[in-house]
Order: sequence, then C-alpha cells, then structure tokens
Amino acid sequence: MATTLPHYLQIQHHLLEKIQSGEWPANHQIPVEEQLAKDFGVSRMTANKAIRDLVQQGYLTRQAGLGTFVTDRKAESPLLDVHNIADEVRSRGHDYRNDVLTREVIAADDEIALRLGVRLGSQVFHTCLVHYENDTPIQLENRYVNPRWVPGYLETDFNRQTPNEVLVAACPISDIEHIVEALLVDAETAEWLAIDTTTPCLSMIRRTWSGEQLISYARLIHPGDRYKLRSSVHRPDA
Amino acid sequence: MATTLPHYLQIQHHLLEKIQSGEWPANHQIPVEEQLAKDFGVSRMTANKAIRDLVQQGYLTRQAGLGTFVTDRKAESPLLDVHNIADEVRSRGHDYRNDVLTREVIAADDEIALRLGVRLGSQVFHTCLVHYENDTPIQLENRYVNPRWVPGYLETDFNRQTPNEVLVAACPISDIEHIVEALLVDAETAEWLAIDTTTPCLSMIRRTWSGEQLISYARLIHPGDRYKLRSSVHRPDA
DNA sequence: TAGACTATTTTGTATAGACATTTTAGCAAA
DNA sequence: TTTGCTAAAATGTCTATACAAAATAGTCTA
Repeated sequence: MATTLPHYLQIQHHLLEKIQSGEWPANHQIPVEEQLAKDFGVSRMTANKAIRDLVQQGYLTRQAGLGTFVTDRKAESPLLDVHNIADEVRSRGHDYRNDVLTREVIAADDEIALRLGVRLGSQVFHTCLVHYENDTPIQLENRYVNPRWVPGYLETDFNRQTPNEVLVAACPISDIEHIVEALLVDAETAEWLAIDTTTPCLSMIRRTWSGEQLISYARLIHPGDRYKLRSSVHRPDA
Repeated sequence: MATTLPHYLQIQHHLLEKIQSGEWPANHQIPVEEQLAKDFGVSRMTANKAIRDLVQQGYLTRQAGLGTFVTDRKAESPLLDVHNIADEVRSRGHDYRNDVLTREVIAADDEIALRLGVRLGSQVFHTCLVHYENDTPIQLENRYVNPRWVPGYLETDFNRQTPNEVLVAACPISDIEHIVEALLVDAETAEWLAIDTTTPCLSMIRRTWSGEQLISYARLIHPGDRYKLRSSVHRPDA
C-alpha cells in the first residue's frame, strides 16, 4: 500500500487540483484557513503550512485581512519549438525509427509525483524509447505522462507518432521548460545508446505544460558527438 | 523606526549571511533546530519555519536523522536570454571575476569569416576569458566581434563590464542563436578550467545579431558538473 | 565475526491556543 | 458629506508540547 500522505500534502493536492483543473481561475479566492482546517479535520497551523508552501511555489498569493488568491501568472515572450526528433531526422534526409524499451503504468514515487505535480502513488504513464537516425541511436527518451490529460498515450504506435507528437495532438502546449547539462551516463544507458561510459552526453530535462496543467516530464539523453541542440530567438522589441 | 523583523526572518537572514559569505560552504551542516531555537530565544517551531522556507528556496537540504546542510547549488541559467554571467554568479551570492587570456585583433580565417559573416582576411576582434565563480572557473569564453559595430570593444576593462555587457551597451540585440553540445575538451582548455580531459563539458556557440548585422560569435565552454542551462518558454497563443 | 537489537540524535508532522496586524465594512458623530 | 471609530474577518507570528520516522552508533548475542 502507498504511504499515507501527510495532511498538509493532501490539502496541497486538493488545492492544486482545483487550480490546475481551472475550477479556480486566476485571482479566485480560496477558502480561508479555518474553513480548510475544518474541511480536512486538521488544525489551522496545518492548513497554514499547506498554503504557505503553495505561496512560496507561486501558486497562491495572500494578503492579510483579505484572503488567499490563485496567482495570476504573467506571460513571457519568446518562442522555442517543441522540436520533434522524427521530423528533425527526416529533414536531414535520414531514416528515423525507434525502439520501445518500456511501456507501463507505474505508481508515482516521491520524485515523479513532485516533478509531475501529481499525488504520491497515483498512476502515471511511463515510456522509455531509443530514437535512431539511420540505425544509430541518437536519443534515449525517458518520459512520464500525466494520464489525466493524455489518456490514450500508452496505446500509441510510437513509430507512427512520437511521444512528443502524441502530447501535442492531445492538448495545446503552452509552456516548456528545459534544463540542459553535460554528463556521463551509466553502463545500461551507454549500452542502449551504443556508446561507452566515457562519452560525454547531453542531458535535457523537459517539462511540458498545457495552460496550468503539467502534461509531461521527460529526460532526454543524447550522445554528445551525435547531437547538437539549436535554438534561435528573435526579439522584435529589442 | 523600522518594524522589527519577525524572529523567523531574523534566523533566515542569519543563515543566509553565513551561506552567502562562504563561511558555511556547500554541504556544511548547520546547527540543529533546537540549537538555533536556543540561540535566538524562540521555540523549535519557529526555527523550523525559518529552515523550512530556506529548504523550499533551495538554500538548504535536510535529511531526517542526519541534519540540515547547505545545498550544493549547480549553476543554472536561462538558455534563451542574453545572460550576463557576472550577474548570474552574483545573484547566487558568490564572487565573480575573470581572467583575460587573449585580447587581440586578428585577420579572419575561413571559419571566422564564415561564422561572423565578414570577408576573408578582414580584421576582427578576438578575446579569450575565463570566468570564475568563487575562484572556480565556470566558463571559458572565446569571442569574435565585428569591429564595425563595437569599435571600442578591445579597450574595455572586462572585470568592470563583461564582453556580453559591452555588446548589449553598443547596440540593441535582436537575435540570438545557440548551439549546444556535450564534448570533451583539449588539454589546454582543461587546464584553464581546472578540470581533466575526461570531464564532460557543455559547449555553447552563441551568435548575436542586431537587426541584420551579425555582431558577435562566441564559443562558451562550461565544465559539465558545474553548470546547467535552464530555459522556460511560454506561448500565450498556443 | 555477523547479525539483531537498542538508544540517541535529528528532522517531520501535528495540535490547540494566543495575540498581532491588515483590510474592509458599517455606523456614528461633526 | 466627510471623518473617525469600531467590529469583523482574515492572515501573520509564535509557543509548548507530542509523537513519528529516519539514520547512526554502539551493544549484545548466536
């Protein structure tokens, strides 16, 4: 059985669901501490702790004497493509294919729950693919998907539609976050990518949102000598 | 008179000072809750609140049964912004400085002429700097600048104004292109960055335009374990 | 000596209550 | 009408205490 969630996390998840589902729009006032405490049968301090965390994470804003409100997230500007590795490969005139190593439903552990913004122990989709360019592995993709937003994800034939395409088709992608670093990989990963463990690799963690919903969390590993990441930014105002 | 700070903020400031001054290096164990509470004459819950906040902000990491430790923060920076490495370092509360290895006018060879979009053999500015965060090298910057658009470039004191700042000051930057890859560096570069030649590094090639003019071509090398690139993109229309 | 148990240290969660501060609304007085 | 006062609603801070859970170090036992 899954570990029972601490009360304050239960409250957080309840609030996040309301926010992320859109039931509570921006600037909506959430129930006051005392009410939340009563609803969940906990002390006011526990409700306070739950709210406090979400304020620090930017989901809520508070004002003494007034109440607690859903944060109105302000927009930023630039563009970056959600690039599709299959198109990329084909645009170079090469053959694209992939191998599916894993395709499963798992219970979210701490890390996944945190990164994907779901409840601990809740079911999430997990796939692991190797993408090939002309039979050379160029990317290991480890992806976690929130089933709520892409229910048919696991049934896809990924050689017809890449995981990325499935997401894009399922919901409009509005926000993407990338974290890129260089690192060495473990033996298993090295084998999948047909490299050795001394080859520098590019690690890219990509999180994808649709509105307020976090759709997917992916870790992409590229052998350093087989991949370059390119991005162009144009700022009309500058 | 200024409002007296809440106790938990006083504690936070005390802790942050220790961290940012370097008195408590990464992974240093900070006093336990009970000790802090005693030192500041508050209850354990108040000390807990102070620490909890700093954990959420990423300054500290905790482990039940072990203690609370100063987070070893890997550098992170926006991939798409014209980032200024000096500001970035200082925003982490660390010291910034750089060493200028090369500062010269050279005749453009094939590659430079191609990349910078100038005629073969025409004169271009070239600088090579090592950027330090708390005396640890975090970036080797090899930069070529089109003299036509930034004539005073070579005369700059780069410890007062980074190369990037000079460009931004000289002309409005409208377009940036990044190409990122993971690689191993040669012995000379490794020495400059105080790493060995087996450490994976992040290489970033950055080209900067102002309107149609290509202003600068730079190759930036980061030791992989000391740097992460972060980028967030929001597309309001999607 | 290896393994099991135990005590200690430290953080994690939770409670019930207290008082302070901020903001608004409503009411009363000038 | 304007001003000032007061009550209320809501968050902000703080305490003293309790027990749970995790990690470690030491001790006892087979």
